[in-house]
Amino acid sequence: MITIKQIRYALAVEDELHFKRAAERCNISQSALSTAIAELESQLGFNVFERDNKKVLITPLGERFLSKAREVYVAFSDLNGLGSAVNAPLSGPMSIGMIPTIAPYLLPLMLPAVAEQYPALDLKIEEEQSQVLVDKVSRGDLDAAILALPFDCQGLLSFSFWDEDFLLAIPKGHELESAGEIGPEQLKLSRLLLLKDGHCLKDHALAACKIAKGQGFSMGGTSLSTLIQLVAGGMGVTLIPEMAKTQLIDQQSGLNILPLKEPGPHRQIAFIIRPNYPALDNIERLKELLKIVLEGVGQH
Amino acid sequence: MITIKQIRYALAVEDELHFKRAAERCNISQSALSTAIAELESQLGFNVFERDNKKVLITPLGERFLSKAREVYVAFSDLNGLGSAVNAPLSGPMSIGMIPTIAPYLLPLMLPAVAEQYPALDLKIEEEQSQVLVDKVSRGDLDAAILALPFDCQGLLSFSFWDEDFLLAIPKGHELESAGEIGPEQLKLSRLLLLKDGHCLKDHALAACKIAKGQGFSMGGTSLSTLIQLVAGGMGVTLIPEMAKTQLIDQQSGLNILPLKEPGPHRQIAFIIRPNYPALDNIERLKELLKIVLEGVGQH
DNA sequence: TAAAAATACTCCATAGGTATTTTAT
DNA sequence: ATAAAATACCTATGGAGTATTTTTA
Repeated sequence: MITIKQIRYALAVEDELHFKRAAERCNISQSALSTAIAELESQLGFNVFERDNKKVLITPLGERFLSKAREVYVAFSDLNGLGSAVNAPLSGPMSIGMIPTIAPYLLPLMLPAVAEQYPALDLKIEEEQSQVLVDKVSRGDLDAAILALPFDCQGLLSFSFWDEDFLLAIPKGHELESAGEIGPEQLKLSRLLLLKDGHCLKDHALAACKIAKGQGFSMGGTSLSTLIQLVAGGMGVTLIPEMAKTQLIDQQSGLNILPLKEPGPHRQIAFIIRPNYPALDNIERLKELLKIVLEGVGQH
Repeated sequence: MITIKQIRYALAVEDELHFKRAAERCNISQSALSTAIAELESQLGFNVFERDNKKVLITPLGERFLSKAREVYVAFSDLNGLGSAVNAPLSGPMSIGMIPTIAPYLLPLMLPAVAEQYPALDLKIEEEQSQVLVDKVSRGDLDAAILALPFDCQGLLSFSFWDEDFLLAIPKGHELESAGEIGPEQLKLSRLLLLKDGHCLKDHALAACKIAKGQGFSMGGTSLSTLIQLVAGGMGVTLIPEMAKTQLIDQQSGLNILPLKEPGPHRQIAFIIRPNYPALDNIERLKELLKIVLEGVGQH
């Protein structure tokens, strides 16, 4: 019979591909880890790792074992969380991921409100692109994440809690200033600047403008802040989410922010969590809190 | 940190609702079980069971915990099976469920072939209705089951490996004998005898005859053997699966078995397993074996 | 020869057993 | 009074540490 401990150790070795570092991460000695892995392998009847003094590789069977094992381990850990979740709601450590086109605009609204209402909650925020967030939540590296739908969340649950428009950012004096209602047609004819591949905002903007992927509109901006500087410098126009409006205007005065023709482009802001995440209640409350702070500033 | 052992013990208590019996099932003393459960509850911070000297109840929170815990435990056990599965394919214990309208007809074909080809395989067969089989496979009480589709298998995987027609069984001298091609219309006008509720054969037959559920055609037979006696006794007609034909004719000579108008009613015979079941390979081989023995007798 | 994993050995934490007590019907 | 769970106490297994050896690039 293998044990959860052995699984935890094996997963650490998989992550580190190095026994000493894996042992440190597990807070045990290298020797204890070695024997534990050896014992695991003898119980399984096959080698999970192929190792010599220089490298650690994962065997094909090991791969199969580890992927199942990780699922089991994450589900087991969530089960463990159930106790603390019901006993001390909205307290203790909680790690939340956010995409780069949400984090800088949502955090200044969210963090003070959380600090005030849930002082016992020890939030850890990570900024990553949507796909990374989905993986990290699945792996149990994050408790939850906030991203923009539509996005393929695989087996995860998503709860969308906010719907926001995209606005058009153009340099002052740009011809579109006096164009009246601006729709996809006008955007197609403008030089539309977008974030690099991997940022969902790019995909959402393209979809909104009814432009097929891969038409080469991307200018490789890696943040909205940068993008807005390019716009102000007259290199083109871009779409920004509503929540970014005030911050970006403050940052750069050479801009005009215009609404788009209804029904304009939208995105849904949503939480994603594992189906077994124990502290669902925490997510519910955070959702409510976020709705309130967003309503407080938005024009909804 | 709770442990898998604690989970195993808690699940035993849930099943038995009795500490002494649960302890026996786990091969430990009552005292060891009591302390383990107490420790588990203290780690969770809430009581899973409410107990006095006469009864053991499950608390609402306990219910929540146990249902997640069972999922984790089953997945964990399957992970354990991975070792033996890859090292010794088609050997060791394996429990398979079958529905009552398959078991008596498939077993005489299957068991000799399995005994010959896979002598190391220690098969344990259980006969239950489809829904029970789905539950037992999900709970890990069974490795796999063989039933007839369509049926809602919830989260389980199904692999259908055989497609068979239903045949019409009528008493000798019945008016349908000379009716030529027999379709749903004729069946609707006959006195159609069916198995009790819960037998999927009933649902499949009704669907095949395009008769809505709950139209009261059921006569409450609990086995095809019984049903066939009723038919022979002139109480009506019934549909039987092809694989039952020879056995039922041998058993009762006062019958006529007729084909139905094409495209007549069908059912798919399928294996169901948990998504994480480790010995998928075993299932594949059994599927192949079953296809061969069924082809050997059928008119396919 | 040097970096990393495996081994030898010792120790202690804890899971489990036996015997007994408590509890509630 | 009795059946069942909780508790007290003891034992032994095995997980983990330190120190050392083996391995091979």
